[in-house]
Amino acid sequence: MNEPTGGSRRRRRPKQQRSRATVDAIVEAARRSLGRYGALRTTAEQIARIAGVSIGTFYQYFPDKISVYSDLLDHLSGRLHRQLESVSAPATTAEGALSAIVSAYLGALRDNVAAAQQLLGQRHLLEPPERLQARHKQLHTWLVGLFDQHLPNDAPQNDLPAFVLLKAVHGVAHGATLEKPETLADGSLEHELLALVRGYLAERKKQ
Amino acid sequence: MNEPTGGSRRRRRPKQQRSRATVDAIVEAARRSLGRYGALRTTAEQIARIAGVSIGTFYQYFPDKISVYSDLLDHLSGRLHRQLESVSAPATTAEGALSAIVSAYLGALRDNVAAAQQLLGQRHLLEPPERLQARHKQLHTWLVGLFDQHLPNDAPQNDLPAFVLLKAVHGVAHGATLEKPETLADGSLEHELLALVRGYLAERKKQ
Amino acid sequence: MNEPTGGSRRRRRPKQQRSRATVDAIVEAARRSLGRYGALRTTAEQIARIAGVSIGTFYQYFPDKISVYSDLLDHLSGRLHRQLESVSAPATTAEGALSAIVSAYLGALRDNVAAAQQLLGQRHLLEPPERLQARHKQLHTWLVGLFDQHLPNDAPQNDLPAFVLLKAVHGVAHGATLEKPETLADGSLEHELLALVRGYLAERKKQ
Amino acid sequence: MNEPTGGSRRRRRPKQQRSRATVDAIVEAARRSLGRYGALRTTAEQIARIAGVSIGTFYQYFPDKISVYSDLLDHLSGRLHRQLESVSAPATTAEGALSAIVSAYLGALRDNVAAAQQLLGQRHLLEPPERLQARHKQLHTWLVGLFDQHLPNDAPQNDLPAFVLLKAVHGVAHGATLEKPETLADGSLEHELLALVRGYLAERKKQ
DNA sequence: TATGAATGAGTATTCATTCAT
DNA sequence: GATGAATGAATACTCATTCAT
Repeated sequence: MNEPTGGSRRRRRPKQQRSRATVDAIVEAARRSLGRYGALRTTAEQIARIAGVSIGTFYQYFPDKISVYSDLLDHLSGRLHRQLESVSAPATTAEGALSAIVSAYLGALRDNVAAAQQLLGQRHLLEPPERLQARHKQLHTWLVGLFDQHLPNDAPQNDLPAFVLLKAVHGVAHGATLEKPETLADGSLEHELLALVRGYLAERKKQ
Repeated sequence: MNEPTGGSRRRRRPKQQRSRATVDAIVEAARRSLGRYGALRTTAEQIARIAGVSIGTFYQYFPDKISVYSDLLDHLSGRLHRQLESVSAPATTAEGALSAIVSAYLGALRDNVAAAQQLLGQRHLLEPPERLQARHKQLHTWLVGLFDQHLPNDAPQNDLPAFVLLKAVHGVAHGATLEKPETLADGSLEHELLALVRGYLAERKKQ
Repeated sequence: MNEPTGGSRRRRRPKQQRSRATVDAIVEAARRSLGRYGALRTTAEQIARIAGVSIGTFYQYFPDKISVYSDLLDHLSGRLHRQLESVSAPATTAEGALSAIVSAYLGALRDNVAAAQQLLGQRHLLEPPERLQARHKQLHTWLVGLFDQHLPNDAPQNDLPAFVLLKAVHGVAHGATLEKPETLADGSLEHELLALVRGYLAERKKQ
Repeated sequence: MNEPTGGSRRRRRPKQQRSRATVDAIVEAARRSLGRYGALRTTAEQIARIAGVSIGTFYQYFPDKISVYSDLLDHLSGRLHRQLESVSAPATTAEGALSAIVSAYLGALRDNVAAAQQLLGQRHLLEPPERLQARHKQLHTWLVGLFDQHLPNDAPQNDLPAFVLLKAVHGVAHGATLEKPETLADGSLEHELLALVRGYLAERKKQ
């Protein structure tokens, strides 16, 4: 769950159970602080305090504040990715595949949007998060393939459609988490998103 | 264009022509700096330097750094809103109305998304931007009305659909501005967005 | 009333009625601001605003902020001095002379203690206010003379007694202005002060 | 000696021996700087430098510059109060009691008047120093009691006389510390002050 | 190892003063 | 002359990071 990443420069490699727990606590504290107070108000002290450790311990495990963000970003995207992976496998129809992926996406999102948005806002500071990039690309490629396979285009130009679909789902999911979280829980959002996806697919087939 | 807003707490009311221009320059500089360097890297000095004024002048017109962000947010949303207003008027078909609004939205967005995203990331610091909220609500209401009028529902429950459509367009537009800005210029994005909107509308009509 | 002083470095010499009024207004504004807000909160802008002039005008008449304080100090001490002068002349008994001077002193003090204290607090910044020094010395000398004349000492050492009397009256008067201003008005303070002075004098005569 | 006070808003509660010493050093440095350079010339940096700590350490223990003044004021008045308390106990004659208290007062004052005056000048900024007020009131009450007991008045109105005596001693002591510090050391000031007090007492007895 | 005291570069902010209009 | 916009050195204050205990 917290394997050392390329993006983060962890100072020491935790081997004992104790240390692993500390690292997790710090990353989790960063997530909460970012979500609650925003990036400008999130200080290293703040994170350490929420995590229940001293500032000294904080720097025993992370070389600097940014690297906690890197870890967090990786942590969040990893969670999402694992959910999506379980879908990628066998998909008879495009609708079925998209339906499954929308469902998985919403499931993975739940309580992490606030922190995720803050992280996105810090992208000026975060080193190019390779692994995250890779995952996005993977998902995108998968979507393009799906479109290529199911849309009757001669010269398929499905790069942009896949992008649009991704961002649309993204945007709706983020917005809902912030402004209509109840629709995430009662399934109504998922219902609408499927309509959005189905409609777009149908529209693309016409062309 | 820069009339004093509810959200901003201007320190001095500019009386001469000169100072009006100064205030505009500072807000514009804040927009650029936020877009280029991000919120954490944007200092008051930085903004003042880009605006070509001294730090003293900066604080002559703004009580603190945050208040420039308030002004900027209001400025940007005002610009967008004006574009959208010109559409709201006569709309024969739902498709026509939506097409016009998508087009207007993309037009207004062009070079402000970067700054806008940074601002959204600071929402913890910005006072509840009433005017912005009001504008969002207005647009949402307009969309609900459009759906109520054109969809054959007996008991119309179009609050969520309107929300979904708004956020989907929002998400796609933001994503594209950041990652595929060329599609904003060559019209291909608009084409896809219209397909998305049309498809969703068709799908909703079936229910 | 506002003749140019040694201590203050006035920038231009006011000749018209208009300018004289402006200078007075600024000095008076300084007095009020010092009394109300204290030295740390009294800015040049503040003084100018209270005086009802622009900051530009302020610096048209005074080379810097300190020089207003100099003028004010001189103004206040001048008022006190003029009161005392009218007494210095013929004094049959020591009691009579002291009684008159106490009375004059209290009369001059009334509403200026607050500002005066602030000024005293700025003595690190004010250049040695020669004229003020001179006045103090004059008063002190006069007191010493009074003691020499009326006390039956062979080798009169009345420097310290004069000092003590001066400071005692000073301290009581200041304290009363701040904490018991009503006793200044109803004469009860003067009554007590006279007792203090008389008692000290009697005590000194014994030695 | 430096227990947390009502007036001060300490930022961090010192836990180790080290930090306790640091706080003391900062308060002591503030005392020196106020006395030497005055309030306007005393900066946070200045205080930190004199204390031999970094500016960061300063703000680790005090939320802002003013709060050091609060602590200092409390510190000084506490010192004075402790001196006076040791006297209050057994007093055969009024003269004896007053003599003892004058002596104690002068002893406590020695090197703190300069700083104390600066602090008094800042009373606009300092929160109402309750504890200081309480101490003044206590001393005043004690004096009134002393007068009530020793003066042959039928309807004793000793509030003002006590006030006068307090302020007179105060004024003389302050003035001497600033202008004739040698008289504090050689005992001549104490001698004169006792004459002042004795004389006033005698004068009051006549009425 | 954990702690928290200490550091100081970096930012925010003020305010005396100048100068174009 | 009067005005107030502009200036920038000086000061207040923050927070990532180090290090003694």
